[in-house]
Amino acid sequence: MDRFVSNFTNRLDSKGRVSIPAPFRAVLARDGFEGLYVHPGLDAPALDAGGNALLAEINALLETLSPYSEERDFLSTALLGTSEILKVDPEGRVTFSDALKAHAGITDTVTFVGHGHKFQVWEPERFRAHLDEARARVRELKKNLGRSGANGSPVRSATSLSPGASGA
Amino acid sequence: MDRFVSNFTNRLDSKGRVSIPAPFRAVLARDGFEGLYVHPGLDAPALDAGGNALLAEINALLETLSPYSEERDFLSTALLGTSEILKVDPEGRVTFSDALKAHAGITDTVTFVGHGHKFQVWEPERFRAHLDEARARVRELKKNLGRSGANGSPVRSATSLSPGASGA
DNA sequence: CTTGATTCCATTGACGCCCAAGATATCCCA
DNA sequence: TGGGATATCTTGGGCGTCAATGGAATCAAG
Repeated sequence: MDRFVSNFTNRLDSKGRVSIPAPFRAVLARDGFEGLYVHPGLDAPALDAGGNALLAEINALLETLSPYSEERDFLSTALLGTSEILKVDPEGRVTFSDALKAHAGITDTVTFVGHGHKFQVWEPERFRAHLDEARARVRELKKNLGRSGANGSPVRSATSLSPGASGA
Repeated sequence: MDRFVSNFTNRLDSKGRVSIPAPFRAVLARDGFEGLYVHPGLDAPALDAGGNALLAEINALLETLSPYSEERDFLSTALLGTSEILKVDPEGRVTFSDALKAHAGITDTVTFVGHGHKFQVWEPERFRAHLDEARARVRELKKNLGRSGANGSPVRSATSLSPGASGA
């Protein structure tokens, strides 16, 4: 597989090292990026991490803004300016900087969360809360999709989100 | 036969392994996906499982949202973040993670329920209850349909609720 | 020389893979 | 049509491999 999926929780050892989940390492290896590209989440207390795919997305996003524009400068500062390229040791472990750990509230345990082309790093407790909210929001979203489905096509989307036909 | 139909109940062994029903395995093999893609149902205490067909549906849904949008993040968190790609052993068995089992209330027995392009995994008792309610609702729906005329879509629901009868 | 960082090595436990057997349904043939 | 042989499927268990983790050793830099 070439996408980050699922979530894993690992512990930091006394030196602050933590193993990148093996499935994620496999994706990174396939991606061909040396090391791990990481930046603090823009709005969430989490870290965004990945390889070339993530970099490409960030660049694409910046490209959409005119050069020298204020927005682009801000975005560039927030994304590129705070990014770090972490080294991965032979066992597949990385060490997050204090700045990164502070941003995500990480202490001795972290949860890696797959997001397709990238993955996030959360403090486990915070992730649980975030997941609860995400589920609630998606349920809302699904309802709306189901309603608009009467016009003909979006019905498929609604289908994918409704486990049981009735939702009961 | 390229769709998941009917339902089967199997037992977990002492290692937590359970056989995917042979007919479902055949569909998966035809689908060409390595392993089994699984994610917790958003509303129901059940698991959604499948192969490329299910994955494609989820990806298509995500594609409709712009990167870095809040909606996409939530959707990605709820779907990709909680999905797992389970390995299927040579005998056609899988092992559900604790998180998945907890979500569906699975202990030592599971019921696989065909839903066309995907299938669900339920704790047998809960499925019975779900089926009862689904049937009741369909009866309700039929009455209203007969009265007010067709609005178009709910028919699908009826199909997915009669495992053995229709699709086979 | 001291301190921090990186690499190497060892342990533990989980997971995947192999082989085996019981049970059931299917098919063939008398 | 009945009986037996056969194939398939589910379930059970043993074993090897790999991943996560902890600690020691080596290297670099101040």
